[in-house]
Amino acid sequence: MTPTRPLRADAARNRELLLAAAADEFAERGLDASVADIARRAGVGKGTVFRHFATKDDLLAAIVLDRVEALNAVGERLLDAADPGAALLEFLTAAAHQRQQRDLSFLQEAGELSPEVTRVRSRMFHIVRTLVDRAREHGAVRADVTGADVILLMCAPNYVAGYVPDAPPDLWRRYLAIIFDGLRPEGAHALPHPPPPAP
Amino acid sequence: MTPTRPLRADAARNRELLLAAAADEFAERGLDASVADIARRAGVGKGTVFRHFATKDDLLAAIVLDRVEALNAVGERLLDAADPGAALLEFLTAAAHQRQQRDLSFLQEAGELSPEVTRVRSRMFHIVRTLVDRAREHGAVRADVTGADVILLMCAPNYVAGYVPDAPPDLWRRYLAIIFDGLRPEGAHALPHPPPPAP
Amino acid sequence: MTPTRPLRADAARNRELLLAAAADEFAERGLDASVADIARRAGVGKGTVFRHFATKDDLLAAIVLDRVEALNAVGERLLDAADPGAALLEFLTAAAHQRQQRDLSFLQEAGELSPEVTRVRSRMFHIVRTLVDRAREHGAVRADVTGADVILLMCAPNYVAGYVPDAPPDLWRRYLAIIFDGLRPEGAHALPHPPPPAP
Amino acid sequence: MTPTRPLRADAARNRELLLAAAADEFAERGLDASVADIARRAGVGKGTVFRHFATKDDLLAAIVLDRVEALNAVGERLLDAADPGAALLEFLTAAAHQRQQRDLSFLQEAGELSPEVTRVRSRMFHIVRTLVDRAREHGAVRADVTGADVILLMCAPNYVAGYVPDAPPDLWRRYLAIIFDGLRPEGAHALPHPPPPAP
DNA sequence: AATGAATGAGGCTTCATTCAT
DNA sequence: CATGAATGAAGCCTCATTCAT
Repeated sequence: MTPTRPLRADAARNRELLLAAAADEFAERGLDASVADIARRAGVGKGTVFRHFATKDDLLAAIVLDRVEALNAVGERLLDAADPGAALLEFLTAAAHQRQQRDLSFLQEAGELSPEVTRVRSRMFHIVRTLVDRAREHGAVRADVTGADVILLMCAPNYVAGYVPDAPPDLWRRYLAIIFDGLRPEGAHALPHPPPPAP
Repeated sequence: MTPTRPLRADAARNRELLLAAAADEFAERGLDASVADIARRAGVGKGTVFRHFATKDDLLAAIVLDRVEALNAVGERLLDAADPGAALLEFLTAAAHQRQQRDLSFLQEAGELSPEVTRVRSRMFHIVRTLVDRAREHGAVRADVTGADVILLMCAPNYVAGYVPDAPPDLWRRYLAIIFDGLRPEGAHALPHPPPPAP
Repeated sequence: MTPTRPLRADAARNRELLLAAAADEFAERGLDASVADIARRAGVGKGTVFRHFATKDDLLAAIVLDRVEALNAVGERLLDAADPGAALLEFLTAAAHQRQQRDLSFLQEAGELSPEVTRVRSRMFHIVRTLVDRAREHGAVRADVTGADVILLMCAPNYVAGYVPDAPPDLWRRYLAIIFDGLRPEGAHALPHPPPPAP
Repeated sequence: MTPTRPLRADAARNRELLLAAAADEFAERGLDASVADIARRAGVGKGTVFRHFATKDDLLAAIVLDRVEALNAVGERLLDAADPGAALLEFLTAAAHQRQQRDLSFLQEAGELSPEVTRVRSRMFHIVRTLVDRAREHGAVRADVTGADVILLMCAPNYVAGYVPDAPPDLWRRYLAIIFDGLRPEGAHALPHPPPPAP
C-alpha cells in the first residue's frame, strides 16, 4: 500500500526472524507470549521488535497476513479444479496444516487487526464460498451447508486436536475427516438451525 | 463434600453472583479476564472474590466443577437409555447447551485445577466412553470412532459458533448436527489417522 | 482514666485471651502479625478484636502498657533496696525476662502509642534513673554512665540473643551479664562520646 | 564474579542510587519498606527496581552483600595486626560505622538470602572468631567470651543508639565502648549461661 | 456482644512500549 | 539501526477495618 522502499538486507532478515520466532512463541505460549521472549527467540533486542512492528498487535497482524495470503494462494489455484469436492477438502487440509491452533485468531478478532488483514480475509472468505458452491453443485457437499458454515468449521480440527496434551502433529487430519464426512450428502439429517450470514 | 457449615445467606448469594459473573467474564474475555472486572460485574469488592476463592485458579476450578458435575448428572441418567444413539446426541446437546464458548478450557489444562475437578472430569470421560460404546454397538455411531474422539469434539460446536460476531444463541445446534452426522456410519470414509489414547 | 464500667465476665476473659494471643503472635511473627491470626489464636472472631481494641496499634499499646506497668511494679519495690547495685541488676533482669524481643518497641515508637503508654513509660524512665543514680553512688556502676544509657541498653540482651536461630530461652542472661560488666567501674575506659539527654 | 559485561554508565549509576535509597529506606522503615518508596527515593520508576533486582529480597541481598564484603575487607587487613585487642576494637568500630541500624538483619535470616551472602557471611564469622581468639590469647578479652558472642554483640551499639530520636551520628561509639569494656578481663564476673554454638 | 463477610487501599511483580546510548 | 534501560499501567493478592447478621 505505502510505497515503502525495500528494506536493507539485514533488516529484511531480522523481519523474517521475528515473524518466525513470534509464530512459534504464540503457538507455544498462546496469545500472551511476551515480546521479550519473542525478541530473545529471534536473537535480537527488544527494541528491534518495535522498530519492525509498532505494536505487538501489528506483529500478530503481520503473521496472520502471511498465513492468510499463503492460504489464498492455495485457494486460487483450486478454484477451477476438476474435482470440486476434492478441491474443497484439499483447501481445508492446507488450512489446517498451518496448525497454529489457538493463536489462529484470524477469524475471530476481525477488524481489530490491520485493514490489510481484513482485505485478505475477505478474499479468503470469497474463495471458500466459491469452493463450497462448486462442491455443492457437484454433489460433493450436502445441500443445506453454506460457505459460511465451512469457514467457521475450518479451524475446528486444530482446535479439537489442541486439547490432546502431546498430540501427534497430524491428529487434526482425523477430525477434519470426521467433520468433512459430516458435510457430505450421504446420511445427512436435516439441520436444526439456519445458517449464519456470510461474514 | 467437605463438611463446611452452610454459608450465610448473603455469602451464598455472593458466591453464586461471583460464579456467574466469572463465567460470563471468562467467556467474553478469555482466561485472563481480570479479577477486578469479575468483581465489578458481580457487584462486589475485589476482596470478596478472594474470600470465596483463594485464588483466581480456584475460581476457575469452581466454575469448571459446577459445569462438569451438572453435565455428569445428565450423563448418568442417559447411561441406560433405550436408544443409545439418541442418548449420546442428547448428552452432547446438553454439554453444548452450557454454552461455554471457546474459553471453557475444562478439558485442557487438565490436572492444573483442583483434584476434585480431575475426579469429576474422569467421571465425565468415563460416561462419554460408555455412551459412545453403546451407540456404536447399536449402529448409531461409526465403527472407527472412539470415546476419546467424541470427548474432543464435544466443545467444537460452541467454539465454532463463537466466531460469529452476534451469533443467535442456538447456532451451535447447527454445528453439533453437522459434526454428529460426521460420526454416523452412513457415508463414512476411512479415517486417515489413528485415534488418540483415552484421556 | 475513663470511668469504664467493669466488663462483663466473658468480655473480660476475651480481653485477656486476646492480649495473650497477640503477645505470642507478635513475638513469633514480628510486628506485622496479622489480626486474623491473632483472633484465630485467641479463638475468637476477627470482629471481636476490634470490639476490644479499636485499632491494631491500640492492641499493641495495651500489651506494652501491661508490660511496662508490670515492670514498674518491680522497679518501685527495688527503689529502696539495701544493695543498689544488685537492685539495678535485678531490675534489668526482670526487664529482659519479659523477653518479647523485637516487638518490644516500647522505647522506640514513643508517642505513636497511647498517652497512657507515654505516662507509664516516663514513670519507668524515672525509676531507672533513680536506680542508676543510687547504684552509682554506691560504686556499683561507673561514674560516667547515666540513667539514659541504661535505659537504652536495657533491651540489648534480648535483641542480641534474638539473632540465634533456636536460642535457649535464657541466653539473654549471658549478654546481660557481659553488658552489666561493662557498666561496672572496674576496668572502665573513658567513653568516647557524651551521653544522650534523658528521654 | 559472574561474567556479566559491565553495566552501561547510566544503569550503573541507577544501580548505586537504588542500593543507597534502599539502604536508607530499610533503615528508616524497617524491612517492609515498600519498593515504591525505594524507587521514589532513588528517583527512578518502580519498574527499574525490578530490572536491577529481580525481587525485593534480591535487593536486600545485594545491600547485605555489599556491606559484608566491605567489612570483610577491613577484617582481613586486621587479621595479623600487632595489637590484637586494638584490632578487634577497630573491626567492631568499622562494623558499627556502617550504621545500618536495627533493620540490617544481615546476621539474622541467614540462608534466606542468596548463596553469595551466605558465603561472605561465613567468611565474616570466621574473621571475627579469629580476631577474638587472638585478642583472648593476648589477654585483651576475657577468657569466657567466644567469637559467637562477639558476632552477636556486634550490632548492639547501633541498635541501642537507634532508640534515641535525633541521635548524634556517633552515639553508637559510646555503647560500643561500654560493651567492649564488658568484654575485657578486668572486673569480669562469671557468666550465668553457656555460649551459643558458632553460627 | 460476637461473628465473619465485605471492602478497598496498598504491596509485589510483569510487560508493552518509549527513549537514551 | 540496534540495543537494552526505564517507565508506569495493570494484575494478583493481603490485610486492617467496617458492618450486616
